[in-house]
Amino acid sequence: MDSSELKRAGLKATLPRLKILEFLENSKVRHMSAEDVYKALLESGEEVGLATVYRVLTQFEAAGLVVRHHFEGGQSVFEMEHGKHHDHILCVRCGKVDEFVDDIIEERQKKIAKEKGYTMTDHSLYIYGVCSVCQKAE
Amino acid sequence: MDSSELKRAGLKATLPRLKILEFLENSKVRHMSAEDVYKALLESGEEVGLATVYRVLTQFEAAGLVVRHHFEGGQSVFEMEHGKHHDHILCVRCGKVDEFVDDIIEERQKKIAKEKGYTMTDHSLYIYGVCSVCQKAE
DNA sequence: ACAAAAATGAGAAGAGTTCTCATTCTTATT
DNA sequence: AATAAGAATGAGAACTCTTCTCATTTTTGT
Ligand SMILES: [Mn+2]
Ligand SMILES: [Mn+2]
Ligand SMILES: [Zn+2]
Ligand SMILES: [Zn+2]
Repeated sequence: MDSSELKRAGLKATLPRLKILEFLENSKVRHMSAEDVYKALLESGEEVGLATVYRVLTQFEAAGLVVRHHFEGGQSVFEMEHGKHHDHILCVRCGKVDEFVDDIIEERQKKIAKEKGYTMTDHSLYIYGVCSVCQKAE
Repeated sequence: MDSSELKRAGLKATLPRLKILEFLENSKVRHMSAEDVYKALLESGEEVGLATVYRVLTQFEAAGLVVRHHFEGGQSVFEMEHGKHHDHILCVRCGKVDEFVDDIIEERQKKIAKEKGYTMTDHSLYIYGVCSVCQKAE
């Protein structure tokens, strides 16, 4: 277990935090709700309270280790931060999530904010649709 | 009270629906949560149950009379549909909401969806920032 | 006016998330 | 390695937003 990442983030290297961080790093699924993380840990025999999962994910977010998204449908979804900002396109049938970056959109957003007199702090863009697999399945 | 709009939407012209529709049409605030609508009606002496407000707004949405948005911060927000699609820029300090349309962004989104193999059904774009008033207020 | 069908509203219930606080763990210090 | 002080944990309560249930009321076609 590598606690340096937590230390660097100013967080004590507790067992729950290490388990959650390790899980997020090794999971092949990139976008997960708190509940997803909680259940996955349970299934792999790791006991971490749900409240702790929520708390730790929020701390990770504050520390810049993970990013939180608000996909349609209630739950917050988290993913490991990996430097490059990106937006998301989601399948409304199967829940698949793809990522993209579009510099033209990014630029336009800044322009719009400026035009409207805002200092932009953040933005969120989600495209919803039916993925190629689900289109065929129909 | 003009019940024709409801009839056209395939909804019976009930008193609660008329009151809610009239309120939405005459309100100077364009973006309101169910709770906002409920409270405003109460204050103007109109008795409509909160469950009914939620139900009716959802029906209005299905009928295309209103559009629902998911601004950051939990509650759904509704606004009267007025034909032109638009996106939103919000002040994180005072909650001000501005609207904008950007054809380049709209086009780019379609392009991205196509590239990723998706049939786009919808999209949501929110820009967050500090409005000019709040910037001065520091 | 009447009956049948639909809508309402009060409160219960549900989903997701945060809070409380007694217990346990971490870390710095002996 | 033992200790002490502070921080973190976790079980369950609580909270917020929203939907559901169902007895009662309203609407609408005849
Ligand atoms: Mn992502
Ligand atoms: Mn709007
Ligand atoms: Zn799909
Ligand atoms: Zn402002």
